[in-house]
Amino acid sequence: MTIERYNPREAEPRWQQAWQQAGVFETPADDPRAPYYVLEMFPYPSGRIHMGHVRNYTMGDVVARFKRACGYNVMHPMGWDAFGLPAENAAKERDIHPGEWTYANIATMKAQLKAMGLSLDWTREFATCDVAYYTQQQSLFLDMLEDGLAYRRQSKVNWDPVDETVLANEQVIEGRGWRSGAPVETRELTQWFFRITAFAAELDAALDTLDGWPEKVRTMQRNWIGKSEGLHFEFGLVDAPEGFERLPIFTTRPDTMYGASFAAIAADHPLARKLAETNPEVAAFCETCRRTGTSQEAIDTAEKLGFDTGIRAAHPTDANWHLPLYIANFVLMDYGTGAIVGCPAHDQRDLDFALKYDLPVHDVFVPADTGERVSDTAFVPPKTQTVRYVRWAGEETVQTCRAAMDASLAKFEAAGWGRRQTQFRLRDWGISRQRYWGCPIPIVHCESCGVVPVPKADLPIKLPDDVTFDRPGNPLDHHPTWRHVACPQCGADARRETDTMDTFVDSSWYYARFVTPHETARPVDPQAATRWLPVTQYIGGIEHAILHLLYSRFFTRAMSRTGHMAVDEPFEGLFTQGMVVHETFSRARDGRDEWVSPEDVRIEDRGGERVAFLAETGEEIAIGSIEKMSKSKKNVIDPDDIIAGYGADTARFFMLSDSPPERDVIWSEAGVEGAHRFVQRVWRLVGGAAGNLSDVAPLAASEGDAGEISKAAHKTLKGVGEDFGRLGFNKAVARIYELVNVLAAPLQAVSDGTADAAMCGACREACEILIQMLAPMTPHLAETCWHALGRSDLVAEQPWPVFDETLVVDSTITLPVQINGKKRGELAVARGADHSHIEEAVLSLDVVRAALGDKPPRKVIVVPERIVNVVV
RNA sequence: GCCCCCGUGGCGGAAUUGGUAGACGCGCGCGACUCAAAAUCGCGUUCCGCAAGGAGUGCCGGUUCGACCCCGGCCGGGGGCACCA
Repeated sequence: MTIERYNPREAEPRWQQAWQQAGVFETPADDPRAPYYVLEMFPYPSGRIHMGHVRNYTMGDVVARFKRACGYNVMHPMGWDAFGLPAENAAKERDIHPGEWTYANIATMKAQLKAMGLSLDWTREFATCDVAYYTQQQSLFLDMLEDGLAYRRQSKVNWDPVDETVLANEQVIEGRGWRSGAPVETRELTQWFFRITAFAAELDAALDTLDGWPEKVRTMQRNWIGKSEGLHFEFGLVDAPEGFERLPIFTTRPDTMYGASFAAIAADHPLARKLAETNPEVAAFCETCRRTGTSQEAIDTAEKLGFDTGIRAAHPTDANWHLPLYIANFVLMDYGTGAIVGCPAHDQRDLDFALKYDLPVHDVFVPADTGERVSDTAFVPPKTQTVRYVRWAGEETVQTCRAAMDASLAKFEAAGWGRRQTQFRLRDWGISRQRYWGCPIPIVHCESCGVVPVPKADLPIKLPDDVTFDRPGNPLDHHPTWRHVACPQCGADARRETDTMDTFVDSSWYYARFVTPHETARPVDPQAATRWLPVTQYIGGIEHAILHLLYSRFFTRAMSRTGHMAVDEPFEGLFTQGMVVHETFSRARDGRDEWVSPEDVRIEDRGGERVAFLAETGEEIAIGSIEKMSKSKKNVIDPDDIIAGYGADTARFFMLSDSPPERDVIWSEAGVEGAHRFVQRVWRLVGGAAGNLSDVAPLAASEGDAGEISKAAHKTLKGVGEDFGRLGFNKAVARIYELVNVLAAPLQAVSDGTADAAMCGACREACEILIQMLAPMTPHLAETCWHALGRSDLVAEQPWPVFDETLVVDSTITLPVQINGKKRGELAVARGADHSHIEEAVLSLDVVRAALGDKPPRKVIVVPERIVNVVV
């Protein structure tokens, strides 16, 4: 019997409509089943979806469909992270309003997502630029302000003096503005901050409870929060200006205090500012430091520079021991007290500085074995390693740094030279942005009343639509009327805050809003939010490991503290998926390399080597490195082309095959074709046999050929269920391939009418299992096959099948036999055979006898149901 | 510069987390079907070697009966670094 090819173009829209009509993916509020909240990081509406989105949303969809089948009340919403810089860039470049551009992109991308057949509850959709959403965000801001979690202070920004604009770090290229090319300056502005440091200790400690997160993400967050125990002390300053006689310092290495050779303060330290007032040289130096920019990377990689203030710092242990006091460009005002003590022997940065300024290097400890002294590489062993302390708070001793740090702290405290202190590296979160396309900060500045919060009754503060981008700077600032407003307190003329919020604020609570997306009276319904949160499984890119996830953890706490819900953590399970990358192609053009889109490239095989040609002209071009898909390198594959050509199921299946989901995946046309062949193969086999199976009752067999089929099906079912639970999609795919290989011949026999009743029953059951396992990954194909088997209901509504325990265990197992750790033979034994029986059988094997000769074995290691190793 | 991760055949990857390295897929080779091609099906495919056998998980060293897996040191690639999202 021949069968028509599976036609996804016809089948996919049909099933998508069927699901929608049945409302299978909508989450009822009053459902008694256990809730399961699956969420993928919502996209920025950049224009079109890319393969990274396809991968991310396919993974989430498999989880959602699988958990739904497992009996959970699944919530799987989608929305748009819609504020941000690109919309303003589009406005400038193409004279289109940011809102218009954004909503047009959303429409396009929504249609693309719909074509993927995702099991999303679209009734919950919103965009963060919707007035309804940012109104509630303004309300949250006011609550946080009232609670002391929002405040204003001075802080630095990158300033482009030519464009007269604040620049984002990514807009600063090698110290210059990306458009103007002018050297970037830093400016101090009064800006709004969220007091995330109020939760520093809690955010750190609670990491231990996040069992459902990858260890690497927890480690990154722990390092970012940077909790450290150390010594707080003060230097007495000699020849310092009045009021600066004491200099507070925090050091994490009290054990190295006797190796100090200088002290240094940040260019923004109050003392440095004081000195700059009267000393032009100091002022000039501080200005140089500020030009480095605001990014940590720029500060760390800049040449270490210092300026000797002439002031001397008296060591706390000995008032006569004076250290020079420098202003240094690598000291940060934001961390600790903005001042450090330098110990060159045991810190590379301090050593570089000491060598540059000819300062002494005192070894505090030396390697316990060699006793080697420091020359041009600082000696920084792990704190758990034992070393010989030669110059510290006690006798010469061999001990770990950890022990010496504890002992030093105790000694300093006892002597009254300082005290123990816990310090965090985490800084407060600056949220002010001098931009138009963001959530307005609901504040009014009044001459007489000062900073006045907008009363909640006056919300929302809407963005004005009539803005222009032909002038530099923030359009809200030079809008003719928007900023002028009466003071909510005294009624006098006042002006609005024109800064908008960092877009990270928008994405810090959207997961909570999805629970009750249409609430108008408040950000979230506290009871519903508390019931649905935390998100059961959150899926997104590893690039968000620190900022987005940490800000969300802070927001959950802030919202709980201000009474919006009672939730500790936003995301119970976290999965970070890898990127979709593609090879790049380029050709030389006018002496420069020009990127070529893969669509214009033809690949040929030349003696086993891949060679690329420009399809149109036949010109040979270069195959470049494999990189993250980006428009600038033209290595982008449009998902629409794949879906139009092969169907959504093929695209989905390919995204789940082969590469482990946490790792990057390389896009290749060959891989897509492989996935598509599989889709067709399943249809050919199941669809072909369906006619002879539609009247057969599914029945597992335990004996004979039919038994082999049922065993394979149930073993696969067990494995795939475990794989889906762990998001191990590539392994599930491999298992299903194996099962299909096993089913191929029997299904052909059913098709040919040569299969007996037992075989037909087993095949019918195996097909149903196969279809249900495929359903989360290739849902349209699954429905088509299901229907062909004579079922009139939807796979999407079927409960997950249960495997039969007796079919998944084998009665005999094959043990590999090693001699000295190398596999030399095999031994078939009954499951549960006892140790001595196995040992006896192994020793009588020919290979073992030959290896032993006439000597007895030194040792025989039997690992039950695993392996046997004979040591000779 | 700092923090985190990754490295296995021609390619994507698997290995029950210290127990048979290379499952499954792609590619390639051979064969079947076909007038022919496509599609499909079957067999083979880590490397060296005719073979017996030997080598082998980025490199060097260590622990162990046994190491892709644990430890130390290097090399290469990626992510993040607080205003890209």
